[in-house]
Amino acid sequence: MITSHNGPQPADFTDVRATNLAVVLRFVRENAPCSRADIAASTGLNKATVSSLVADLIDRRLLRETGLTEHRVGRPATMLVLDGSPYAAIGIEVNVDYITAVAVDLKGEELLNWRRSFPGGTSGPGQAVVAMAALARRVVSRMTKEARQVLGLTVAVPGLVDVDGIVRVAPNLGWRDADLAGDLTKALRDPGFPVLVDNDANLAALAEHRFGPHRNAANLVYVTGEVGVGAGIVLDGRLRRGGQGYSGEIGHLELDPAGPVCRCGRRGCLEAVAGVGAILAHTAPDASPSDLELEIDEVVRRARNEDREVLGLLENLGRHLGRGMAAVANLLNPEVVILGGYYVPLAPWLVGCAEEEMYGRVLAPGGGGCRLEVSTLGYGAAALGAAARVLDSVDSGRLPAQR
Amino acid sequence: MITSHNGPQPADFTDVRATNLAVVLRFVRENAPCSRADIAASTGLNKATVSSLVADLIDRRLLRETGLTEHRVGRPATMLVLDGSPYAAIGIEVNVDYITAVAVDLKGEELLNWRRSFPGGTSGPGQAVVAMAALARRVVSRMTKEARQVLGLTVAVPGLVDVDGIVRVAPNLGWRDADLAGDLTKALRDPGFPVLVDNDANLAALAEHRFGPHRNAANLVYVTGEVGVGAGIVLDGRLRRGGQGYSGEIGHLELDPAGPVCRCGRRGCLEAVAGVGAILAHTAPDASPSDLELEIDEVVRRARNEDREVLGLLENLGRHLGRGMAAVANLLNPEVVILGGYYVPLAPWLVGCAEEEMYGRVLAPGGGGCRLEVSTLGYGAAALGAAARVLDSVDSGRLPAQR
DNA sequence: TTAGTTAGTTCCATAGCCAAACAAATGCGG
DNA sequence: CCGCATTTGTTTGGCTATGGAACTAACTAA
Repeated sequence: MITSHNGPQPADFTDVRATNLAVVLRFVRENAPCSRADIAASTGLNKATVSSLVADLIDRRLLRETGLTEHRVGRPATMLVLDGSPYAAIGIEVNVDYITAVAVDLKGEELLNWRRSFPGGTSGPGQAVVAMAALARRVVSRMTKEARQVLGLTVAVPGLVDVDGIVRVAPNLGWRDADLAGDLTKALRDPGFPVLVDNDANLAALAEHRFGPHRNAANLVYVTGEVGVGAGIVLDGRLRRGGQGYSGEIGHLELDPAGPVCRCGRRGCLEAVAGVGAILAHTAPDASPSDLELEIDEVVRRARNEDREVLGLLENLGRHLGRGMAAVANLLNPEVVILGGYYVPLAPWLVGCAEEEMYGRVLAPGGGGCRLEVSTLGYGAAALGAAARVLDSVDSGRLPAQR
Repeated sequence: MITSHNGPQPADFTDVRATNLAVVLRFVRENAPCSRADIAASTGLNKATVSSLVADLIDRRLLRETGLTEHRVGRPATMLVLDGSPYAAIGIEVNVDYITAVAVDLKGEELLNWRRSFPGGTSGPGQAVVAMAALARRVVSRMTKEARQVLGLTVAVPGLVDVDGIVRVAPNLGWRDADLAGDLTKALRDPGFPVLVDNDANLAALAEHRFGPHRNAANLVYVTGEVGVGAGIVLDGRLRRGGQGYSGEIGHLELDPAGPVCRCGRRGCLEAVAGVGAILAHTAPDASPSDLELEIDEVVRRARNEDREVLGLLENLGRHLGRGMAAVANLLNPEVVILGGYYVPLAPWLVGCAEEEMYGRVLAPGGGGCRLEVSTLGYGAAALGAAARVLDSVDSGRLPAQR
């Protein structure tokens, strides 16, 4: 059945066309190279219809014909692949001390990945907007030079972003109520493509859903392991943002009213007992936020050397994390919970005990089929997801205009 | 945009038609009585299209023309209303000691509501199936006598029900791995309508989403307050069941590792500190499950008389409940969390402190717009939701065949 | 060379939407 | 009482896009 996913909106032929174009596009992405006949056979669309759809997609340069198959009985098939070359999607991740920009083509191939250090945390998003606009302009001009059309730009922000793209609170950046999308659009002066803003965990979840090894899971939760802990929730194949866009705020899930004090003032929050800060508070109490990566490296080194203290801390963290993930698994029953951020390098010492705690607490038989996995996308997951969000709108049928 | 909600399924004209029929049907339900012109103006569909759709729906006896409007400039409009009369949807709720069956028409008007006490908890679902089949047959024959076609039957079960409708675990009933839907279909011998099974909290959430005062909220969570505590989750307008159908298992959310022992063996589960059992353990430690309602009445009486002990217990329960709901609100950011079951009579003494705790813990500004409300649908919410589930499939375009 | 097989296109019928013209039924102003 | 404006709902024609069937294309195998 076809269902408009938000409310009852009437459908007409353009919707049918858009849906079917999206079906073909997705099929080719997931099964390239493939022939028109393959598409028809697998999707159930008529051969004639597929031909028409493919012609349309080739016209828009979203697909490309490659060689023929040979050495088979029957007429050789002309194979189709995604044509990455004429388009690009841009994702930008803002953080306390740096900005990352990535550009990907339709396949998700990374075209560039630029990081720029950035003295943030000063006074509202003004400087960040200037810096992002400058970086974005350079990315756009590079893409233009490569004869690519930019389909859109999305910014990943570590904080609460509402459904309209307003950054309500970004504690680490010190922002409140910032209309980042609007400001950035203005700074780019009629960029000719949509500029969106979303939460970093949401976008990382999107990246996993699109590019990760669990991309066929319709239900997954991505958990960021930074100083703060947040989650992005994909259910039934789509990001679920909640009523106002604030879903996934898992960091202050209260695990233990007698636990250590959290920066939010309460005790025993997930963030306080299972955020990476819980370890660094012991191993490097005076580290500045910008040294985080180095400090984590140090923790990994000590864990490798079987440093008792660090191993104990990690096990403790893993157990708390597992308890938090049990709450997620019980409430949402996703196929997989993916640990990201600094949990990735620490995973060898975390996942075992976290899983143990989690499975011990999940009520559903067999843990509800929920696995605990480690992200393979690395630190750039949010930026990649930001770009993926642009591709998502293409995927759902909003194709770029014909050439 | 049209989006197939699970995976990329191709669309054709029948899908457009089904979508638009559903749009008109929903519009009339929510705006009856209304004219064809109203529908066209509000939905954006063409007048001609609306006429055709309405004719189709009248043919299928889902709509009916009532009188004309008068005393207005212009041609009087023929008003349309849902034609409840020729159809019925049946919902059945199984519980430890009784079975409830309700039948509703398309409008959700209750046609009958039968409760039958039932000595459950014996040995698997065999007896229950016999009892349900007997009850269902009586309901069906009554509906047939009223010249109604039964569109479907859904059973609400307090337990884990997987996506295929298999009851995996129903602790209070003592069932495991029961193919209730299959058994009941067999017992009814080719009933001519679909028989489905789902979790009671899920179905109650559906009832709230369709009939409750917050029916326009696209994101809501329903929490059952029985001995066990479970949740049904509606996000972006649809029930979200998770990967295997086990979402909403909130009862063993661990609120306090030092709390009282839960029947699951761990400590401080939501169910143990905020289930109604947490009160009855003090006020009526020897009560049998079947006396639950009476015992709760007694608690209400004592609370009304400002019994110190009971008021203290209720406040304590409310605070714990608020902490649990904070977790839900932070993770999902619904517009509303609806308390059901025995929380309803206890609400006057619970909601205040629960809200206080919840809002103190929700990170999003303004609590993310998440309110804590009390169900108005009463104990029959699950059965009503079971019937609503049948109506949902009509709503999403699977209309009954033409007469 | 011929038969068999698979790929993709062309042609036509059909479904169902929209726009516009039209018919129907009313109130209102002169 | 009569035209006129107003609103409703139907009819007609045009358009888009799907599906089915026939057809062309290009290859392998014997």
